[in-house]
Amino acid sequence: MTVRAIRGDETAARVLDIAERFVQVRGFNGFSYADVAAELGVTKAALHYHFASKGDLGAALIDRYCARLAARLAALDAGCPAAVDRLHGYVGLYRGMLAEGRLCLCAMLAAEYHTLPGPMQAAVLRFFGQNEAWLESVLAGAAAEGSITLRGPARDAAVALVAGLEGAMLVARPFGDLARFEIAAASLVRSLTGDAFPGAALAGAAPARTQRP
Amino acid sequence: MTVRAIRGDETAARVLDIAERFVQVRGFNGFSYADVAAELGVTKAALHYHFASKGDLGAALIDRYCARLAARLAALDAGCPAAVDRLHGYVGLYRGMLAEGRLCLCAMLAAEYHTLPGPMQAAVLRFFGQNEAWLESVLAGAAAEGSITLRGPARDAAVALVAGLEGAMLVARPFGDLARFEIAAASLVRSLTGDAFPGAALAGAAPARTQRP
DNA sequence: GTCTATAACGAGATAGAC
DNA sequence: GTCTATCTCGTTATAGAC
Repeated sequence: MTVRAIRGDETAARVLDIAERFVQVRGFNGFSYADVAAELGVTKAALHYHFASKGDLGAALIDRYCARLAARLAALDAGCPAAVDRLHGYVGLYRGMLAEGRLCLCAMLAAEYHTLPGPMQAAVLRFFGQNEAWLESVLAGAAAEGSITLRGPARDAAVALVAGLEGAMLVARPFGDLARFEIAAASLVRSLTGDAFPGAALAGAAPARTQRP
Repeated sequence: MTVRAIRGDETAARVLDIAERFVQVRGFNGFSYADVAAELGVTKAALHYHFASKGDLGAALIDRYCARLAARLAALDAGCPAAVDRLHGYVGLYRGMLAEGRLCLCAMLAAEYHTLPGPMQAAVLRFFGQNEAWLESVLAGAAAEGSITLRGPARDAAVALVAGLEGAMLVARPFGDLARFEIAAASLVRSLTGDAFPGAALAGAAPARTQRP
């Protein structure tokens, strides 16, 4: 459980890249050091140099994942003047992962939560808190600008949206069907914006919004 | 991979009970025959008699889970005259599992999907189809009786609801906080019924509906 | 920083006695 | 139907050479 990692090391970063994909696709209990070593072309022992235990590797995985999320949320803050566009950009983050056949790292770890070492469990909870805190302020901002309608506390809407998006990925992925995600995500966003269903003949045309992963 | 199980066997049923809880709490890759054998007080070899391989055990687990679901949905059909009450009853099925610290069996297996043997994968997909088909007709019925408003196809609303509820359980469980589930579930149902947020001072008082696990 | 070698253990699964 | 005994393999992890 020694922490020898996280430093200006390029090999460690490649280990994290590979392990991250394994966790998002197969789960933390669904891959081994041998899998990572084979793909990286090194031995298992070499991996143990960078991450003494699998728990250390997992914790580093979550830390990096949270840091990357923070950067992406900051990019949305900087690039989207309207709060509602930040909201759509946020949905796009999830869509992009699913398009690669990946679950959200922490959604996977949430499923396996009770088998994880303590430090990983704590980090998973922090991840969701980080998401909800950011979303809460975005939703409050969107409500203030009049682009969405909140029927309760912004925090509650944030909690519901995170849960809904994670669930949409979870269920859509086995079907290999991105459209399933879109249906659920559109429904979630629509419950805030009140937009008509895309293509439905119920209300006026909704403004087409661009959104990329 | 021989199928020697599923018969009027009481031991097999106890094996399934124990294994089911392990899967819902720790995941299919998070427990072993040894775990089940220890809790049942038998040897691993005895388990292999009832379920030749772990994949056989897993497939039997899903089959029984789907059968039990069908019975519960039928009970809702029989016990709830109003479609909207069947909807609330359905939400209660999820709440009850989470209250026991369990994830939906097939939500867990959806996360681990890419590590599962083929027969289990197919069974997982059937489970979600079964849920969505039942919900679709309930939602269509509720729309017809005027207790909910659909902004698109009933099938889409069903897909979104299943995904949302599974996600609500997934995220709420690590926090050990049933209230997190309630927040997300209430938001999902509210997006159909249009009810005001409970206790919010935004619209007229919403009718208090009783809902039990 | 990466290697070989191996320890120490647990996994899923099988054979054959009772 | 359940047992003992065993097999084989994969797992995490460590020791020590290079």
